[in-house]
Parts: sequence; structure tokens; C-alpha cells
Amino acid sequence: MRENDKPKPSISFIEQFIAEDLKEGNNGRPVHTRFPPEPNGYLHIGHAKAICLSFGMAQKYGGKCNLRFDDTNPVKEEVEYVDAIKDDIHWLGFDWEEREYYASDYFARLFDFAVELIKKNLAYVDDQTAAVISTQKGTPSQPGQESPFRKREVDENLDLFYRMNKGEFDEGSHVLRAKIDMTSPNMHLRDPIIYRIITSSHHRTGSKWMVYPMYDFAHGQSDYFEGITHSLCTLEFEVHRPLYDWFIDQLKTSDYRPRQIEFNRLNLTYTVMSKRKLLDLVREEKVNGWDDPRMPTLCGLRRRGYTPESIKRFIDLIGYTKVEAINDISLLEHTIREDLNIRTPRVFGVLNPLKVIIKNYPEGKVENVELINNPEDETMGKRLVPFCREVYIEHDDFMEVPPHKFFRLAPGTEVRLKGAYIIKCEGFKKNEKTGEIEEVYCTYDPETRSGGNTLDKKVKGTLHWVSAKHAVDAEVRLYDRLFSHEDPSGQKCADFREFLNPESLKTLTGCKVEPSLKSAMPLEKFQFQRLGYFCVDYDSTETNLVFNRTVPLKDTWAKINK
RNA sequence: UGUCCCGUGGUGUAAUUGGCAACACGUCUGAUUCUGGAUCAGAAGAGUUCAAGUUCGAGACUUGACGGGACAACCA
Repeated sequence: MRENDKPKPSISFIEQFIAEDLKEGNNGRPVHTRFPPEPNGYLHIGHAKAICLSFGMAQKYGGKCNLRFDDTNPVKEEVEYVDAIKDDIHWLGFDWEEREYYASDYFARLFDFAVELIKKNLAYVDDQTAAVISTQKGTPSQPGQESPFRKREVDENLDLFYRMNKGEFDEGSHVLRAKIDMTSPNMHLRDPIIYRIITSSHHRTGSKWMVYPMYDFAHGQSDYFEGITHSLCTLEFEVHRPLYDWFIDQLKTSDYRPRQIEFNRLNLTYTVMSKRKLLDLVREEKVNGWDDPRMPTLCGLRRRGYTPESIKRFIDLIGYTKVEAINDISLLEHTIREDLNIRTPRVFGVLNPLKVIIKNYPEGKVENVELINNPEDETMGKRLVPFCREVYIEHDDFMEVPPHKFFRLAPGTEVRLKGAYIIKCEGFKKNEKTGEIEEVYCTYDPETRSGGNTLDKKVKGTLHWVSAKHAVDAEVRLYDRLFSHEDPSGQKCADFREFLNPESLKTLTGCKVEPSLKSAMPLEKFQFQRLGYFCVDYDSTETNLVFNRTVPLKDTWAKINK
């Protein structure tokens, strides 16, 4: 009854930090977070985890969350990605209002800050090649060595840096480095490169700049410029934090400083989650684009039939920790079933049609039988489905020689056609050459019409069906896991491509669906009874209906059958 | 031979900050149903990587092992 009686919902360690910071005043600021994608690819479900966190914390604590494109590397970034990223965030149900920012908005301030560091003798221009700088850095277990240019005079550094940006030097010939500590046990503090020369055009600033800041020199500062209080990122940036803090120390003029907190990134079984690998799959045409329904991208999941709610629910369940875990994709499948179970109408669709002829049913007669659209939700109402002498059933639902515990149709057995009548199998036609069953002959019991209450005749099996005369043809795409290995990218001796599942896409044509589906629109979702959840694909047209199977229903018979 | 992070049922997370380990998924029973789905009821499954210490009491604290991960891109 009381609030206290309920177990307190546990909050993540990040939320605990935020709550503590707020308690201590948070420098007089409300929570302000940011989601900072680089526009060099499409968002995937791992990004959704970060989005839910940053937007979620802001929402929960009455703060704000900015969208900031981390566009400091013009050679990899494109506008195409900017637009797609915005669509995906909105689709998930989050909004950054007018706060759409770009790291490139801060290029001038960042440049000025670099100049300031040079003047404070905390940065210098290095003329060495990348290879030389790299060897001088040492290794994680060996200290680095100082560059011969480290002691360059301030004026010379200033002059060189300005000339770098004027385009007087080639790419790779000079870099600007922060002067920190070449012997630090943290590699990131060994005089990190903060500016490099890039002559490619930037998707927003064009050719205005010839020098571009590195991630470490842009990210924390951008947070600072925007007044971010909590900068939430994934675990691999943990070792960057001392550097993040070092730059903030040079920059801050009051008590305010953004705080970086790291959490575990999302790993899913049977898929890959790095943008580079996903890009490889797209470029090498292992999949049909970023929005291929087998991809873990948000646009792929959307096309597959996933709902934002199911993704958010999944993310909620897996939580935020510092443990590098690999999450089971079957949990995602659970959350989408849970969601679709409530929201989708039930329909009949036959994937592998087998014709059943009901011999004692009058030719030419059509009855409209009434079916419940969703037993979970009465408000979704009922619909009429035509029934007649010839219907299609699922090929798997008939067996000439049924195994033990087979509840479906077989010679001499009875089943119910859902919503219609109980039928009995009296015979079948078999192709002598191929051994394939081509038709099944049945009789029906007119007394068993659904809804009639006098009958206590019971059958074990209930089948879905589609009237042969009224059926609409459809193409159905069945998806399986993209990879056959649980952890395709975690194998040292094999490339992830070797684990691609050759059966990840099966296209079925000549499927038969009930006539009410004729005008279904792309992304419309249904439960094909006894089969699974399906949604209309973008490829669907008026003359060629195309469905994607989002996820099958759990199938205990398939399990028994194993 | 470095620095930092992490180690709780099969999996993912909890444990009110030290009081005999909880939840979800999955698994297995059973009930029920005109979806072998869903739903409902129930069960099995970890003594918290190991060891020592502090304490009346440790999954939580300390130390040390062991195991896993991150860090040596002019990527983010």
C-alpha cells in the first residue's frame, strides 16, 4: 500500500553519481547531458543504449540533453549520416529541441584555446613523421622519449601553428602536441597530438580550416562550452579521462566542470556492433544496405518490425554497469514479442500452402466467419474472414505418418480450422515421383461451427487457414541470426566474416494471406497466428505484398521435435 | 613486465551502503485455452574467482593472488 512497501527500484551507479552530485549542488546547474555521435555511419542498438541513458537522465532529473555531432574528422563524415542519425533518435522517441550542435561549431574557440596553450608553453609543433612520433611514445610498459621539438620557442610554435592552418604545409608534416609528460604510465598523457593538418573539405565548414582538433582536444572542451554537467560515454574512454580533466583544468574559470562517467557498451550475441564492421558488411554487400533487417542498426531493426518501446525495454532490462558483458539477443526477442503481443492484430497467413478440399462442403458457398483481432485487447475488435470449400493450410500441419504427440492433421485425425469447423482427414493426393503431398481431402462437421455452444466435441489441434478462392499472394522474408557464432568478432584466429550465417535470409514466395491484408502499409505489424510477428516491408507494392518476419513465436512443438 | 577498470545462478542485473543473496530472461513441471503462442501456478539452479585480514557479522572494507578487459591511430 505504502510506497515503502515496494522494493525500491535500483538505480545504476551512474544515476547514483548524478543523484549525489545534485545533492551537493552540481555547481548550481540542473543535469545537462549530451549524445555525441560521429556522423560516419548509422546508429545501432548500442547507440540506443547511450541515447536512453543521456536523454533518460536529463528527462528524469528535469535537465536537458544536447545532440552534438562529433565532426572533427572530415575525411570520414558525411551529411547523409547526420540526417539518418536525427531520424533514428526521433524514432526512438527522444528530442533535443533546438540544441543541435556540432563540434565544428567550436573550431574557432578550440583554435584559440590551442593558441593559448602554446602561449602558456603547454603545446608545441612537432615536425616529425607519424612513425617517429609513435616510436618515441614508447609502449604501455616503457616510458616515452621527448621529441627534439619539445623545447621549441613559443613564438616559433605560434608562427608554425598559424602557418599550418594557412595551408603552407602538407598533411602529416606537422602536428600540434600538448606538453604533458612523456613518461606517464598513461599513454594518453605522453604529449598527445591535439591538432593535425587535413586538406579534405569538411561537410559543414568546407575548406575554411586546414587544421582539425583531435577527439581528445574537442570532446571535453565542447562539453565545457555547452555547460554539460555529466558526460556519459563507454568504458574504453576511461583511460582518456585524465586527459579530459587536464584540458578542463586549463580551460575552466570557475568551479564548474563537466564530469565524464563511463559505462559498459552493449554487446549482443550473434551479431557485430562496430561501425567499421557494419560498414564492411554494407560495402561488401553481405547485407542489403544499412537498413537490412538483419542489421543491428536502428533503421534495420525498424524495418525488421522492432518497436522503439521494445528496444527501450530491452535496454532497461540489461542496465548500465562497468562489467563488459555480452547480452543474449534472445532477451531482445523476448521484449519485442512482449510488446507485439499486446499491440498487433492476429491474422492468418500460410507460408507453405497445402490445399485442403472439404468434400462435403457445398461448392460455391462462402461463409464469413468472425475472428477476434487480439485476445489481449478487446478494443481491437473483430473481423470477418471468408471460408469456403477449398482452403490452404500450412504444409507442416499435415503428416502422412505422424510421429507421437502430433496434434495436427493426419489421415483419419480431426482438427479445428480456427474460427470455422472441425474437419477430418479422409485422404490425400501424393505425387508418386517426388513423394510430395499435393492435396488433402477432408470432410467437415457442420455442427462444429465456432461460436456454437452445444458442442463438446474436442480436438487437440487448431490450425490457421486461408480460403483458396480469396487468398492474397505474398512474399515473406524469413530472417535468422546474421552470424552462426555467438561472438563472431571475438575470435582471434578467424575473421568475423567467416561466421556469417548463410541461412540468415530465406525468401518465400507464393505464400497465402487472408484478404484483409491486401492493403497493408509498410511497417504495419501483425501476428500471423501460430507463426510469429510480421511487418510489411518497404519493398511491398499493391501487386506484390512483402512481409518481413520480425520474430517467430516460441514453438514448443519444434522443441519436442528435436 | 607498467597504469587503469572489472570478476555475484546458464545469461543479464539487484542487494536499502556491513545483517544469513533478490529480480528478469532462459530451463523444467503442471493447469488452462479454438494460436503446441499468450496467460496462470510451481520447481530446479549461485553462497558471490581464490586466500588471508578487520568485524559479533563481509558479496560489500583491507591486502595479496588468479582470471578477463582497456591503453602504444596525425580515428572517435
